[in-house]
Amino acid sequence: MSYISKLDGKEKGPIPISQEYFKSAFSVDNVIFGFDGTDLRVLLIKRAFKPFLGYWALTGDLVYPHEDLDEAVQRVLTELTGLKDVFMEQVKAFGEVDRHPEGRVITIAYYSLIDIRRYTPNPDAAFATSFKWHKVREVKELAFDHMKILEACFESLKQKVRSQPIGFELLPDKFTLSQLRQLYEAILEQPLDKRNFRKKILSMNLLVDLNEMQQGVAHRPAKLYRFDYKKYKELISKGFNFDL
Amino acid sequence: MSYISKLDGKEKGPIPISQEYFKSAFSVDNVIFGFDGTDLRVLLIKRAFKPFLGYWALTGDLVYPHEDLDEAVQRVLTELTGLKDVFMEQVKAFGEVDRHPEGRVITIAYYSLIDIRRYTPNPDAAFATSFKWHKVREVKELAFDHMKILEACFESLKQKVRSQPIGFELLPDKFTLSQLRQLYEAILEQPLDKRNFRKKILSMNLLVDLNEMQQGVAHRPAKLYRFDYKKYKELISKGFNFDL
DNA sequence: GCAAAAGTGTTCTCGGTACACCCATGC
DNA sequence: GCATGGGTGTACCGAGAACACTTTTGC
Repeated sequence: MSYISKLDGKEKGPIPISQEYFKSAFSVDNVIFGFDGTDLRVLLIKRAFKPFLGYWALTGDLVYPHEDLDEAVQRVLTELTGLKDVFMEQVKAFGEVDRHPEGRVITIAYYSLIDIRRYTPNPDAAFATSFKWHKVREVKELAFDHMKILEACFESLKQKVRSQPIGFELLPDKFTLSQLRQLYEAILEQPLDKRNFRKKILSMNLLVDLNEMQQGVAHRPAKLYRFDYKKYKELISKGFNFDL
Repeated sequence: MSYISKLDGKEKGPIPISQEYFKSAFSVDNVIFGFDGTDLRVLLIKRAFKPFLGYWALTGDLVYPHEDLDEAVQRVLTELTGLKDVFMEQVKAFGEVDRHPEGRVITIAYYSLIDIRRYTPNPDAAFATSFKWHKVREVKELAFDHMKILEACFESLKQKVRSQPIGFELLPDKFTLSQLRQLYEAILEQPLDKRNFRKKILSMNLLVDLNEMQQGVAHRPAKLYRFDYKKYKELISKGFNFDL
């Protein structure tokens, strides 16, 4: 319990906080998920520097001294994609002593959900040689312990998407029920019955029928819906639980 | 994305990691839960030092430079209670810039579950003037942002206890079904039907009937059970899901 | 007209919930 | 013998799962 005595040690005499405690740093890493209509994808950067030069890695950065954790994640994301006010969720801290070859760096892992069509890569980003949306299940090797982080975030997303209406963050504002179902199938990695899925999601009364149709598809066009966030907030305040 | 360029900046010339990044530290805080047979309780310490002198606080410490996060939590817990191999679960990082008045300290919050009867306070612990098991719902004001941490951990426990058999960590090895039900009622903060609870928990076939009886109670004595961890591991490998 | 995906109802099963009385013990 | 909590069974209801055919469009 030396934390307390060292940080607050005035009563016990001048015991300065050991310098050693500050040869360490903390970072955030963010798993950026997108959905291409068929597969769940993750945005990775190819590292332009050592260590792990040429490896694919998650986006992340050290946390600035006067910056909250969420702010740091948002900053990195905006720098990379230009997007603001993106959905993000903190998942877990990774703090193994040797996880970073150059020093003690504890990282706080987040994931973000973005509409893949809104993403435009930032040509000024100099820290990587390239970006790419990888299919989540095809990612094999990543820099640092990023593979572990990716797995933890994917698992967390799988859980969360059943009990919170966060999947919509991955879709355009207007979407069809088939797109929504395919999204859930991709995240949950299991097929879902078309009729049962429609029945269940519509019975929540959280989708607004926009009276618009899909255009230019070589089959019967589908109705377009949007998710009613306002109504969702009303319902949860009355004890409603989203559940799929 | 200066993290990468600064930490790995050799290609870009000698850009040392700014000293500022290391005027910060990380700690762990641990919400220690126990169950007294009726109420869920949390072990708090009364601070013997500034800041927040005299305030109740969670147990915690700075993380040593060559220590993993889980190790730090275990170390603090063992120092305080003498217990080893205690169940613990990481919940969330708290990193607001001003959460600690003396510097930038990011803390990783954990909770632990212990059998309250096995707890014996460590008389050598000098960092606090006293310890006490507080009823979770009666805790009002804590040092730092510990109230927020307690709430997040309690919420996390509530969720987790339904889908993982972790409640047993709070009970003695041998317990009655009523004790188990009262534990769930305390954590979930709702009454549970006696018959339905028994039916459901017994139908999982995870409790071993020890053919022993409660002793010395002024009513019909109850059967004693223990939880079969070995069988649980077998079942989950076959796709079983604990659910209460 | 053919390929491709949209849209639509019913049946069955199983798990959740509600509910009341007798039993064994200590004092 | 009385107070206290232990232990037991059934009936009802609603949600989830399984399942096949017609419709609308582009080419």
